Amino acid sequence: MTQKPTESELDILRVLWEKGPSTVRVVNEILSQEKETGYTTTLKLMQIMAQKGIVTRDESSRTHVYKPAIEQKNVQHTLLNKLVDAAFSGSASQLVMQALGQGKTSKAELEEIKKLIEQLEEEQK
Amino acid sequence: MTQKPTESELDILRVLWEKGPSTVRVVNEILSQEKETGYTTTLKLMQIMAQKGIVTRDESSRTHVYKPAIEQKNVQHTLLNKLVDAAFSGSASQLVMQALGQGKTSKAELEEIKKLIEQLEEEQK
DNA sequence: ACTGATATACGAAAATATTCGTAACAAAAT
DNA sequence: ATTTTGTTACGAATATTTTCGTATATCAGT
Repeated sequence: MTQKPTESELDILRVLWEKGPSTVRVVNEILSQEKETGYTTTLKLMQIMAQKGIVTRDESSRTHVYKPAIEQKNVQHTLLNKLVDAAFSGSASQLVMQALGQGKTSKAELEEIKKLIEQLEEEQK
Repeated sequence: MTQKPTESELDILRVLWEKGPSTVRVVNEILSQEKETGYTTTLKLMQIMAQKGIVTRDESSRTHVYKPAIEQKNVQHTLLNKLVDAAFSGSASQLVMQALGQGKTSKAELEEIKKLIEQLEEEQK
């Protein structure tokens, strides 16, 4: 079972997923660009996450290096289901249509999604 | 601007959206089926929501009747964008593919989505 | 060896969200 | 009339999440 990270924890995970194993300093510098956040705040959060098992850390050098201990796919899966239930009354297709309707999806992406749908329809036969 | 309801607030909104204007008692009875929740807890939450302007209430009779003051579509929109940014690094198509990949979408729904995509592709020409 | 820069550890404050007990009151039942 | 039931109001206790100050340690440069 994948437990649900808090909002701040998710911010940190996002950086770790994208940049790979990183120090507190690096994570904090990236997050600082989006929102005001003190160094020790980020540090504390990452320590808590390590304790919870959401991340692991390499303590061999003085500056510890953190990496995610849960997969992005799993967290996406968990949060997606939660959102579908919480805001879309359980209807994934409603969510999908909302997401597509925002016009932020490129033609290439639309094509890709269409292919996926056709593939799914094949399987369901 | 649509502010973000908390998790418990969303539970209540979901009931109000589905059932229409309702009393605290009715909302609490429905929520009780999903999770343990005391009457005064639900009451207090709904009072807070009224104060925040998330719901309005009709106080003409002794038992107040609450109704949503924000639209489901708006909240869906807000939360969806937040999730896309927070967990999918901004890629809506990634989220869509995840959602579809869970196999919980019926053939009819898939067809409907495909139609939407084709329509969007037309517009983008 | 000393100094300055940079780390971690950690407790505790602050902010936010949730739960619940109790009082006060109105309506309905006896 | 009295009692029981159902309702709102509201303060306060809990729980959870986030922020930050301060102590301490380590390393690099001088």
